[in-house]
Amino acid sequence: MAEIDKIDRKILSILQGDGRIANVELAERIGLSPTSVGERLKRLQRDGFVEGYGARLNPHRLGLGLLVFVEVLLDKTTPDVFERFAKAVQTAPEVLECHMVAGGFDYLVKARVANMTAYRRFLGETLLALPGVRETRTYAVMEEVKRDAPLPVG
Amino acid sequence: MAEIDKIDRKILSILQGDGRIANVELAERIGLSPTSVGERLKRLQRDGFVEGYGARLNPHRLGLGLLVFVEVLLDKTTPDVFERFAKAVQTAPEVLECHMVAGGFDYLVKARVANMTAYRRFLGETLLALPGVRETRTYAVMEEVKRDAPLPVG
DNA sequence: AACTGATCCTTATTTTCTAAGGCAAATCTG
DNA sequence: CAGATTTGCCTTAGAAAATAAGGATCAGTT
Repeated sequence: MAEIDKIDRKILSILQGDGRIANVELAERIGLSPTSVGERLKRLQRDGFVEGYGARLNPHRLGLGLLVFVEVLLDKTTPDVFERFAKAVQTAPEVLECHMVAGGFDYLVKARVANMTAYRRFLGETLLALPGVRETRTYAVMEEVKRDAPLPVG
Repeated sequence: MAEIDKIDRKILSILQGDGRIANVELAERIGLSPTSVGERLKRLQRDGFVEGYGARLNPHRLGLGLLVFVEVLLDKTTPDVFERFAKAVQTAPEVLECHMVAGGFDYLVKARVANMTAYRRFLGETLLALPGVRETRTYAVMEEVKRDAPLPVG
């Protein structure tokens, strides 16, 4: 059920780079018939290797020019801080990722906003408004050296 | 050329969530004919709003169970450190993202590896092997609270 | 008032997907 | 070890979707 061979990996790799490739062309590149590739892909989806497909949008083109990372420290004396913080983060559209980390702080938040003005608003009205947030450290991204690389499949 | 109306945003939003939706169904959801939606989409791609499509793979299913963030400080006395670091990062498959940030350190690296053993190897053989790397701070992710949320388009 | 460009439509052709059925090799089982 | 089952692949045919062509309408412009 969780077996995955070299052909499967190749399918995943190609699909990760071009999620809209026609099954016919994918089959050509793999060296199998379209039907076989289709069956493999169906299995890969059923078994949870492929979670979905999405268009990759250009954030700058959409007016989201500023990428920031925020380290968040919570006040552990407040009850339910973690649950409440996690829930609030889900509903904030600016937050693209949020991870609980081991180390000097509690959460690492990745967010995209239009500019510094928008960020100040987001920080004040969303992040700092949450109860239990003790401290935040903001790191504004000056240059995106590597962005959303594909997972190493092969 | 860079105009984008409400319909365009809806197209982008739907496509971001389901990049493989049939144009026919997309058109139904939008309320236009398939041809019109196709033309809009073509324009959105030509103008750089859509950069591509990709399958969303499950990293855990692929044996990449550990997500880490690494803060990297460079030794600015070494020449070309920034260029060399940036280039090395591109070729490392473990590195999913790398950003130059303003603040207490120089680069923030997001990487996925199988486990702590693999991470130690990556840290020693890839990151610390680079000339000019003065200090690194590793933050292992314990829980992924929010993962790869769609960009706020609407 | 005529032109231009943008946006949308319908229609017809080509391409792709999908489901059905079959073959052969590998694997399981008594 | 022989028979049965499963697995993975194939071809084929009908259904669905993408694409290209041609035309109508409307807003802004000369």
